[in-house]
Amino acid sequence: MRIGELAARVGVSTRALRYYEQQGLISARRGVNGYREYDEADVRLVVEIRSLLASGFSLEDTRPFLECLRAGNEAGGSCPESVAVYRRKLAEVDAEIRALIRRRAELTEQLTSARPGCVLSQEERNDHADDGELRRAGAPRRQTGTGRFLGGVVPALQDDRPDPGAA
Amino acid sequence: MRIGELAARVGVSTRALRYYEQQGLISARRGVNGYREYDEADVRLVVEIRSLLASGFSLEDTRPFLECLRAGNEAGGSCPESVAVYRRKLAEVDAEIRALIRRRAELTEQLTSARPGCVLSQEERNDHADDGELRRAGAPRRQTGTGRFLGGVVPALQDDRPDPGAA
DNA sequence: CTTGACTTTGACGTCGGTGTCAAGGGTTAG
DNA sequence: CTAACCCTTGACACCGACGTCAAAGTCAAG
Repeated sequence: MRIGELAARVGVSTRALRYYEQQGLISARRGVNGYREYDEADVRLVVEIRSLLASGFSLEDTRPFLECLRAGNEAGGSCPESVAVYRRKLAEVDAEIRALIRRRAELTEQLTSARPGCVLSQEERNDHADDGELRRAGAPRRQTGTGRFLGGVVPALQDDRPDPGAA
Repeated sequence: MRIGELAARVGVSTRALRYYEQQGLISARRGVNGYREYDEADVRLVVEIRSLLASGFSLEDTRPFLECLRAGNEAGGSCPESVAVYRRKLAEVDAEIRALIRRRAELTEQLTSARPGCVLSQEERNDHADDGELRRAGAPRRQTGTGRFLGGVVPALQDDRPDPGAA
């Protein structure tokens, strides 16, 4: 199929497809007229790209997933390089969440000091006490395993196990 | 004082100061030689800008705070327009947090399906069950007021009270 | 007078993932 | 043949908050 059909099938612009190729993420054979020619494997690759982008990954992040698919794997995330990207992204998301929670606390603090009276709505009033709620969320004691959510400093990649299968 | 001194005092580049002026956020008298002249009130304004930027506000968001200061208020956030910005930002931050928590859940899900074995670290393993932990965080019953954190759909600006003092 | 530090305006670059336009060539139905 | 699409490459626009460079003016010290 040509670029227009691929774009229509995946739901992406032709501009995006050419950009992906320019970034070295996908490639295309060329017909005698110079037109790009794609097959079903390319559909799979582009679907993978869009799926990962929708999950917040950058285009660069998708690279190991695509290589993983090209290597014959059914899932792009089943290779150790992909898992490493998953882990890094997870740590990034955790860091963002913590930063936002701190910002939220700042905001409510500013808001209450700006408004001496009781003006905050129920949701706004919740300042979750320095994300302490998150750490002890749903568990009377810490260290129950599933109740920690975000660790104090989010090690996430620095646990005792030697991380089997990293690049 | 001139632009270099103001920049040094607040800890900002002269480029930034000219940009703020270009955006209509601050203004400066001009000396006979065309140089910008600032006073202490300008220092206060720029400090306010930097403070708000550091809190995640956009430059445009700082406008009502600066007007509030120029109107003679001690705090830039004490005017109703500023409070409205606070509230909007708070709602945005809440939305971002919820989006990130959803993304986090997606990530751990992908990670576990990619890795059939037990590879997740303690922090990674926590999927906080569709942010249910957040809703009931720290409270045995809901409706206790301080325990809700993020509402289901974050109304935040649509409570029963008629919001006294909005623009 | 010269040097050097400061100032002015103006304009381009950054980053990511495209949208959009331009100018041209290919292909197909009528 | 022509209209109407499809395709090609190339290049500018965008967003936000500036960084950086250029060319030129100002001013104080030596």
